[in-house]
Amino acid sequence: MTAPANFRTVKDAVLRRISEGQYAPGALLPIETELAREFSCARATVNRAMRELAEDGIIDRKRRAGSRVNAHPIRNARLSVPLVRIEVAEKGAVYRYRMIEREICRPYDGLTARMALDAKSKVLRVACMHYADNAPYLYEERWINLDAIPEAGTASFDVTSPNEWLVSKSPLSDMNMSFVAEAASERASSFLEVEAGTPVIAAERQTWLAGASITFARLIYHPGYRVIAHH
Amino acid sequence: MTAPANFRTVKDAVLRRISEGQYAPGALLPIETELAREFSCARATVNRAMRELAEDGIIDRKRRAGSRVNAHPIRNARLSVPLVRIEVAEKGAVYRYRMIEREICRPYDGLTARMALDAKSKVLRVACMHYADNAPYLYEERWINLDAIPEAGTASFDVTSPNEWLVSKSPLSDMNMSFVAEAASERASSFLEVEAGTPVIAAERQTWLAGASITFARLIYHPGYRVIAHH
DNA sequence: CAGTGGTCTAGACCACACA
DNA sequence: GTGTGGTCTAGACCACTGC
Repeated sequence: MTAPANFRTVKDAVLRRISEGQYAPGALLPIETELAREFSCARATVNRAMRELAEDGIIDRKRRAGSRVNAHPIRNARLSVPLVRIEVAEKGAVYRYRMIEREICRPYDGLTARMALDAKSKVLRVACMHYADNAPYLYEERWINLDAIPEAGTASFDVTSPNEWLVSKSPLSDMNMSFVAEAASERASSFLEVEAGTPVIAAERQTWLAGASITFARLIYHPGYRVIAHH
Repeated sequence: MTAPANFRTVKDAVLRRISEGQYAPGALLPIETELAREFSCARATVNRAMRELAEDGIIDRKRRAGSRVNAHPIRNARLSVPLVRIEVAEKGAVYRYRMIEREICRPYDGLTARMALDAKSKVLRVACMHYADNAPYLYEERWINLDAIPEAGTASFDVTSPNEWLVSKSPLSDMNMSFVAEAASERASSFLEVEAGTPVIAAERQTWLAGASITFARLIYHPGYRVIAHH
């Protein structure tokens, strides 16, 4: 403890005390100035340590009320969501992309509600495949809101996947994402080269920009694909 | 811009410039002191803004080399992993837990490698069910390393689920987690009250404390369960 | 009202990576 | 060497909230 106390020292020390039971779940932690005195450092240093603990879901902080050890540790795992091309490359495989279908059409029934579209809106539907070492990796079906991104209507998506095109167009956007298990449809299974009905993971991703829904995608992964979360 | 510039102002401004293309993917951003001058704030303020952008995966920072807009935006989504009891309660349903089976045994073949156990180690195997409003929610099969947590050998797990018991025992631990789609086994499907072979999501969670493997769990969710990530 | 965390400042020194 | 980010400090003021 005689070593110079940086924010990581403080964070680790508090973590250790929590894991050893010295600070029990639900317990009130010392206030920042007290910890600063104990560790002989500035309050800002303690503040950063505690802020990170709060971000990690370990403690809960409230003004006036102080910091408490989270009684129900909601673990915040991280899910990294790279471009499929990068994801495949990171596995050391050769990536290949193939456009299957592209059409401008009206949104189907459920889509208008999901993407908050008019029934009169036009959307671009793109179906495509991603391969890793020539093995089917992912079948993608995507709808793009042409009211929000009219330029998409003229992009061919022959060479560049809609996802890559979209991130280059608007690199930042809100996203929500969910995963569900389902039986592979006739269509998806034929592209993934598996038997229809095989259990697969379907990822649904919806992207928003400034409150407007940009795109909705269903990604059907090849059986055996793992979604991996860290932390 | 005459408003007092706090770190959020700076962060949002840089975000806006990235999304508007003023700072293109791969481009070098101004150095901290320059941004501090532009926004009339301290460098520490800029630093916090930029640090958060880096944590969010938006930019990439290197000493001496400066900060660059990430060319391949790896979106970091967050996955909140609460206790099943809390997860069910948050959905407004009544939670119920039922212990099914509990035995002390030797690790099966794959488990020794996965948990880095001796073949002579003893593990506690617990099978249990979680219900939401009396509907099957999750079938759990778990192995606990008794060399690491010998007290688990005397816990009954009749009332408290192994997960809750473990987090109260050691609230902090490293975890890794993955999700895969599979056909429900005869056993899992009978507890989940679905037809065998139904596609389900299986979550595999492994927990480590100080380098030692504490527990490994396979959580088989009821069909239709969604893993939801935010960001 | 008073105590807690939230943030900003101005300055300083250090670590690292590239020239 | 030199320029960049990484961090710490001591002090200050503010915002929220429970008493």
